[in-house]
Amino acid sequence: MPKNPQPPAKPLDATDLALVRLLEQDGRMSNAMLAREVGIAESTCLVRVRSLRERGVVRGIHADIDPVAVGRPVEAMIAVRFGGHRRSHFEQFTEEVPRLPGVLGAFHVSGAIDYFVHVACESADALRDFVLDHLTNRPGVLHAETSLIFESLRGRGTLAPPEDDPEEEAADRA
Amino acid sequence: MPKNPQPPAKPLDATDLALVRLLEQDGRMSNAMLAREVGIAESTCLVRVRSLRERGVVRGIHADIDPVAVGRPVEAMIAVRFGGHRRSHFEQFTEEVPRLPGVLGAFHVSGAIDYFVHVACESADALRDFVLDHLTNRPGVLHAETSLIFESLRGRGTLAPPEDDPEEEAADRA
DNA sequence: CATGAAAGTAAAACGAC
DNA sequence: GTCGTTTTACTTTCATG
Repeated sequence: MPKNPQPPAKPLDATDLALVRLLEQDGRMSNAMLAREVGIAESTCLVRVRSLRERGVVRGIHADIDPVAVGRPVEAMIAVRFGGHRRSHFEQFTEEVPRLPGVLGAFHVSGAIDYFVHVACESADALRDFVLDHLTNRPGVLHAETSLIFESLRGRGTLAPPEDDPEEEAADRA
Repeated sequence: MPKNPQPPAKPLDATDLALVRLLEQDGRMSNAMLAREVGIAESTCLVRVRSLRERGVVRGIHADIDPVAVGRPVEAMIAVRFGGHRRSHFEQFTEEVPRLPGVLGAFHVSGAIDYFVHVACESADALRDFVLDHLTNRPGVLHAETSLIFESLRGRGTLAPPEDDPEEEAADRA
């Protein structure tokens, strides 16, 4: 599994961006269809997609699961505030929080709040236990404020507009 | 594209849960390997996975893209507060926010905050413009508080523990 | 780096149970 | 619902430009 946070950070060309956009929209699209869509040979497409994964541009491909369907109908966003702000506390939390049960995402942020934790639980009780056991009851944590999620929406991702390549813009002006 | 929010909400059996867990971990795992892993025929596996998608248990399969690599290095979580709380404002926002450029997710929540918006922007300037153009300058919005994201972590998803099926527990005790 | 062709695999449909 | 088989399609490697 590539953990590269893109060390050289090579800029992607238009083809790479097109592949990224397609995979972001449908991560199970076949290599053959990807190749057809972006207009390159299948073998070339395979190499490019593999490179995108190795470079860490594509960090992974995951099914988006409805939490309700798998018995975790209670979703919440929990704002966590630390006291003291010792580096070790953040580091430990950063390491452990993704592995806590039901955690969908966690965000280390600037400002009054230190962490947002997005979680899906089996019940309101389970949510309370999660907060008490894993957040409030943790060295360094001052406060955890839980917001129940009424509705969770997926955005269109990092590449909403099809592409901003010069040719297309030229065509638009014509 | 199936939009079913699981109308009958049939409970998933252990095989379905295993498939969900595997696809959540690796959405590109081949049908053949899925079948092998969960111990069913490939043709059966195909039917079950298709059913999971049709029932909306699997809402989609998407590549997880590093925003930095595609030119959106500034990530933020924006807490949005509405005034008046007119239903129409929420409905319009709910409809439009997933389509705004760079939006990765949005969460309608209970409490002092009404919405959390997770966004990836090209720059700090672009983030400011996003907030001003699409959030602050929107009918009904009272306030938007932006937290820069230092680090974004993916959780293990809805099904962290492998499975809690009786056989496995029995095996563990042996 | 990109390609086409060849060899190996996998997906999808089907009939049977 | 599940399965084994067959047909169709795809992935992947490799030699070449």
